[in-house]
This record gives sequence, structure tokens and C-alpha cells, in this order.
Amino acid sequence: MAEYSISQLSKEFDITTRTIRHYEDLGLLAPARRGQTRVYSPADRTRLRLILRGKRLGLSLDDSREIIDMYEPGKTNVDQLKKLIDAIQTQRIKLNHQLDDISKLLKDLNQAEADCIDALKSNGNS
Amino acid sequence: MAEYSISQLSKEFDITTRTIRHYEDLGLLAPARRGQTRVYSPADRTRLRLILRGKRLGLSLDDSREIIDMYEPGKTNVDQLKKLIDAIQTQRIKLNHQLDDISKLLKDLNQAEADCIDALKSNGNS
DNA sequence: GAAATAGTTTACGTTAACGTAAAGGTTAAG
DNA sequence: CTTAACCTTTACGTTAACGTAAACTATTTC
Repeated sequence: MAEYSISQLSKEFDITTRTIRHYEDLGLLAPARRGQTRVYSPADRTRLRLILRGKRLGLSLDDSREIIDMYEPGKTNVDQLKKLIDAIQTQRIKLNHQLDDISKLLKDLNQAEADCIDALKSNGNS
Repeated sequence: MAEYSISQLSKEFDITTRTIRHYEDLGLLAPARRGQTRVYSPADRTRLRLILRGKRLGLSLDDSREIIDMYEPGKTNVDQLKKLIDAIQTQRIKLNHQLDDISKLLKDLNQAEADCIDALKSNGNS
């Protein structure tokens, strides 16, 4: 099975078909057509997965498109390649920043939880 | 110096004063007032930093407010504390998921970069 | 062959997170 | 005393990311 319908994908990823079409409107997807009907390849499905991953990380759809396009360097131009490497570096820095943010947030949550548990114990002993 | 003006904070965090007031409108900040003028304490400043961290992680302002409120459990109620611990657990799961997403994205970026460099070398030898 | 199911396009509506402008109050310098 | 640099509130505007509805087509099922 190397094909997916729009509703199959919408169910698999728990999004609406409208959302998938919206991504196409913005140029993030370009499925084949059988007549009028959209036909998604495994590659299309992968792109969709990447888009949703970007979303979870707080990227805009435009950001995601840029990043995803990095994976397919049909760019023969040397300047473009250098620009791409730059962009990759920028993203890497941002992601590392995010890693830092997350670890701090996790620490905070641990502390908050500990405080809660303490409060519960005191309450239990009152 | 245990006090900040709105413009000081806006410069420090590179956001507009409108943004800071907006956060107050949504109930994420509640600075003191000297007359009409807002006066921010170090605690207010910390809250602001947390809000911005949440933003970088893709949280909505509502989400951030919930999380930040977790840090100040003036909640004496046992049920509330249990709900809080639950909420903390939920956030932790989400964050771990994000960690996973990020590490995957970083891998992808590394691969993309390697491909770029390869392409550059081939180009150089052509 | 009527109804249900899945697909399509077009287009206006909605929410979040501010931007931007208007109209005004208050201290500090020249 | 007025110009500049702050601050304030009120309120309409904007962008992203879809939601929602209308109107239509094609296919399968009873």
C-alpha cells in the first residue's frame, strides 16, 4: 500500500482534511491527483509528519516549509547550498536553545511537584 | 534595584510594551502601581521570563499561565493539589515528547547538512 | 434509484497574539 | 513654558492557522 487518501491521513494524524488541504494551499504538500481526487504518496505522508512535528515545536508553517525543503537539496547552486548550511546552523542553535528551555522547565516542574507533595503531607498530618 | 519600569523590561527582553500590557490583560502579570504607572518587581520579571520561555516552546499564553501558576501553590485544597500534580505530569509527558521531536529534528538537520557538504564537494570537483 | 459516504472548490468566519494609532497625563531639561 | 521622553487607556487593524458552511460530483450500498 503505497497510497493514502486524504481522510486516511486525517485519521492517522488526528487532524481534519481541511487542515491537510490548508497545508497544500500554503505549498507544504503537493499530492498527485487521480482525476480531481488527491492521492498521497509515502513521501507526502512523511512531509505531513514533519509538518506536524514542527508544529509541536512551535514552528510556523512557513518555518516548517523552509526546513522540510532543506531535506531535498535539488539545489545545484553553490550559493544556495551555503545559504542552506547557514539556515541549518541557525535552526540548530534555536533547537539547542529549546532543549535548554525544556530542561529548565522540567526542573521547575519537578520542584513544583515536590512542593505539592509536601503540601499534601502537611495537610494529611493536620 | 528591586524595581523595573515597563520600558526597562521591554528592552531587556526585546519585546514591546504593548506585549507586556497584553500579558497583563490576559492575567499573566499583575504589577503594582505607583499612581497610574506600572511598577514591576523581580517576581514580575521572573514571571515574564517564564512566559517568554513558554512562547519559545510553542505554548499558548493560556498554557503558560497555567504552568506558571503551578509554581505558586497557595492552593491549600487537597483536591487542587492533586489536580496540580496531574497537570504537572501531563506537561512533563508533553515536554518529553518535545525532547524526542527535537532530537529527531537535529538528526535530520545533521543529515541535511552532510548532504549539502557532499553536494558542495562534488560541485567543487566538477 | 435513493441515500449514504467520500471527495471537491469557494468563501466567509474565528481565535490568538499582538500591532498601530489616537488622545491624553506627568515629570525633567532647556 | 514648552519640548522631549516617559507613561496611560481605548479601540480598531492584522496575520496565521485553520473552522465552518454551502454547493456540487462520484461511488457504493440497500
